[in-house]
Amino acid sequence: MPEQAADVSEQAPGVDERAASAHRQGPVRSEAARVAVLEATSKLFAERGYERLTMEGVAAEAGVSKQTIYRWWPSKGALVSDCLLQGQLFPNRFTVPNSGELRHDLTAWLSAILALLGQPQGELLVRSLIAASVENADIGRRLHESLGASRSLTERFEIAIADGQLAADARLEEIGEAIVGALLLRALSRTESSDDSIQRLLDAVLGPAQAKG
Amino acid sequence: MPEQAADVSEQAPGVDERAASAHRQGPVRSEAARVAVLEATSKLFAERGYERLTMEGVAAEAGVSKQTIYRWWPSKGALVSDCLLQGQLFPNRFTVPNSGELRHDLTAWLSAILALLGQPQGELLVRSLIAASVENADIGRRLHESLGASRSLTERFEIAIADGQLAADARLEEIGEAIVGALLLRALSRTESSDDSIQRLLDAVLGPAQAKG
Amino acid sequence: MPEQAADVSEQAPGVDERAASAHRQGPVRSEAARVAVLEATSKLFAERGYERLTMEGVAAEAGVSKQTIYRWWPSKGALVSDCLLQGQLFPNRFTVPNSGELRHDLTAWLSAILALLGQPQGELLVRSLIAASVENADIGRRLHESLGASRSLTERFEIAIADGQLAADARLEEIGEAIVGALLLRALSRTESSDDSIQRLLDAVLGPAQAKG
Amino acid sequence: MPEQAADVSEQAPGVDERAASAHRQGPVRSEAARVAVLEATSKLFAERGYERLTMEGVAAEAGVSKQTIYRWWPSKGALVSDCLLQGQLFPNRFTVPNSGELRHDLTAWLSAILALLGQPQGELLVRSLIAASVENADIGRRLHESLGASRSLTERFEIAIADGQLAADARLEEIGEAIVGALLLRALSRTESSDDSIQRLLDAVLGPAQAKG
DNA sequence: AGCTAATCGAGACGGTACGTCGGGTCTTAGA
DNA sequence: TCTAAGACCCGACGTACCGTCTCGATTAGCT
Repeated sequence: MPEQAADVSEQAPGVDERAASAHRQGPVRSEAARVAVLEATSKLFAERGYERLTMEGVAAEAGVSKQTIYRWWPSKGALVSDCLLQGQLFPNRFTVPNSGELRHDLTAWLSAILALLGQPQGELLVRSLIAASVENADIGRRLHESLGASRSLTERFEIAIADGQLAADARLEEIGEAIVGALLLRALSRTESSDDSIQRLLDAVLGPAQAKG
Repeated sequence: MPEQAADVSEQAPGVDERAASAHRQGPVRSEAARVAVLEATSKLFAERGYERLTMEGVAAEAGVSKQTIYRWWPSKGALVSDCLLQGQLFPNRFTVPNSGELRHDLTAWLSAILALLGQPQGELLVRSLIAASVENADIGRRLHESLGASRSLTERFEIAIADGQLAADARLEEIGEAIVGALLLRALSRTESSDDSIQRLLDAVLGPAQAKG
Repeated sequence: MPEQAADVSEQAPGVDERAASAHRQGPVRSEAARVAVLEATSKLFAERGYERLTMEGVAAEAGVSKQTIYRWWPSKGALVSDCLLQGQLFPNRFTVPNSGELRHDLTAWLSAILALLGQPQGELLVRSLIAASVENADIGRRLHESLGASRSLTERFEIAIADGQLAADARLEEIGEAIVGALLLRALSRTESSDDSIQRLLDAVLGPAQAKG
Repeated sequence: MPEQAADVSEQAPGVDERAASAHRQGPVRSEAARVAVLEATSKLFAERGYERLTMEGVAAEAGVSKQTIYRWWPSKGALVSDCLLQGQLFPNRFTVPNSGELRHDLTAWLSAILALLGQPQGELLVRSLIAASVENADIGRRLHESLGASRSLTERFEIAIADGQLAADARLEEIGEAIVGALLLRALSRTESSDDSIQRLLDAVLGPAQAKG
């Protein structure tokens, strides 16, 4: 991935740094190996979750030696984090639609997330991401950015303010955190989120649904 | 877990079941061992977190054999979960004060939680609980109960409704989840919660602070 | 091997020490595992030699976990040494025959040793023992005892002195060392020992063959 | 080893072969690199012994790439063997002095060898050479030549025969082998050779010291 | 001067084995 | 019958070297 490497300032481990580095003798990092490792990680993460993902499994799946993994990623957390950054584990950001009606859009957005959480491997994925966040600060930060404080969500809120559907002084970031945080809490406690409970959650953070008939 | 566990519906693993059981031959479960295990677990959990807590460490610290632990608790997760239930890891419920002013009381309550999160070992503790929740559904459920959906919080909300400080149709449970979920998300991403951000969070779920001035 | 353990003073690692130890709770070392490990070691040593013998191979062959090996033997050298002591690698002592004629007996004895050295796996065995001796002092000592300074050889010399076939002040131990050392040197340099060269070696240490015709 | 090695019968790997080669384009083997590798090998061999000598260590110490080593020497054994041949590891041959009295000269010669064996790093050196001989036939052969069957020793014996100090039919080569072999055997078993034991060894192979008083 | 071919350093690569750690099960002896 | 002690199998960890390979830079003879 030569092209986008340059414009990303905070590079995760495992990201190609050739462009930035001065000329150096010798062979260059094998792109094939890098990609194979990331793909193997994604695959095994999806299959087994974070805890049961093993470096040896990744190495075997990728057809790569363990040492090659450890050469570029210092730990399992860093590897998974890098995978996440590349959008290989998790849709990089769920885009919030814009139909003109905020509440409707948020419901659609949450439904998409819940559709993921609803399937067994989706729940595993999310819980695994949480586990990974616990071990690795980077992953946590990215999870936060991908969901709670995502640009997509904030932008939708800004439109809503312009529309008058949201108060001008609404706490955009905190509303996002509250919604996503509640979902995470439910994921942790294996509490299912029914459609009703989603509506109630939106009631809580947006105020009660108005003019419902 | 021994045979008499089956007929006891609500008991967590590790809870002393002597009272419930009928007459039986042989020595009875050693209370000293049970307590020693729980205390050792608390201590080591606080020191090292969930991941780096080892059953061997617990056994050694408690002066107990590993088998004695496994006889009564089926797994590490169950042991930690039990500890949590006993309130040995985590203040069982942060009681929400009642001064008459809801927002003030929630601020105080959140401050208490944040005081815990602020110290380094408090953060470790919370993240470890999250990690434990990932592995063990019971722990997740209890974490949920202790915090988001805690009786203490709900009761305080009910008082607020009676007082007129909260709308009668407010989504009590969801408000709690939203608040705690947001904190959890921040804990995962190592984002500090300033006093300001707490206020903004309360703004988001309770509506903006009224008549401030 | 309970019976002979008691009378061996200098116990090697891996030797059963139950008799000597005080009463202790808990399970006792698994005899089956011990034997399986030693047999696997012998087999693999014979097949692959010392250098290419691996602990993982031994564990797999013995159907034992690596940890069980490391629990009882601190290193590969110690394990092989123990095997040697048990006579599992190498006939514990080549007994020197006694036909009345010393030179004839020594020739027979050397022939037996050379027969072993002559076959490819015999050479490997001996060179591997040498390699093992380099790494592990115990093995060296036992190799020395089994061959150069072996009781069997010394006893045969003593008979020869009584018979008048050897001078009363002959340096028994050194003669043994000289013979075995010469063989060793040849093994190291891959020099074959012809029958002739054996005779010349005996000439060198016993004096020239008398009255040959 | 490059292609022109085939036509050179006696050359060891790593020996400079420029003179023998035909016209060829491109740069020629770097003498500096060759010398640096050999010196690094000597140094590390002395410090750590054969087993713990690593090619990577040699490359680093010599300031040379691994490939440069492997280009010229096919294996660790070959490299060490070459070092030995150059007399960099081991005095190429301990010359046997000639004072007119054979036994006296051999004692002096053995003392020199024992002086080396007596010091800890000398023992390591010898044991390492033995280990290297096990792995590499060339090294074994050279060890044999340098010591047991050394020209210097045989020549001294021939003088002794001329002097009448040794029987005309004495087995010169075997006597050398016996002496040196006994020393090796002792080195392997970590048995110290006292002055006395040296004399007894000479008694064994030369016949008892005559007219000692 | 340019071309060609082999050198050199650096070091990435797939492997194998190391020795350690921890999980959860099983066995024994004593209370 | 329960307990403490701890041996057992299993699987994963992260490290060390192996010997091969691939680069870019350099160098020396040949055209």
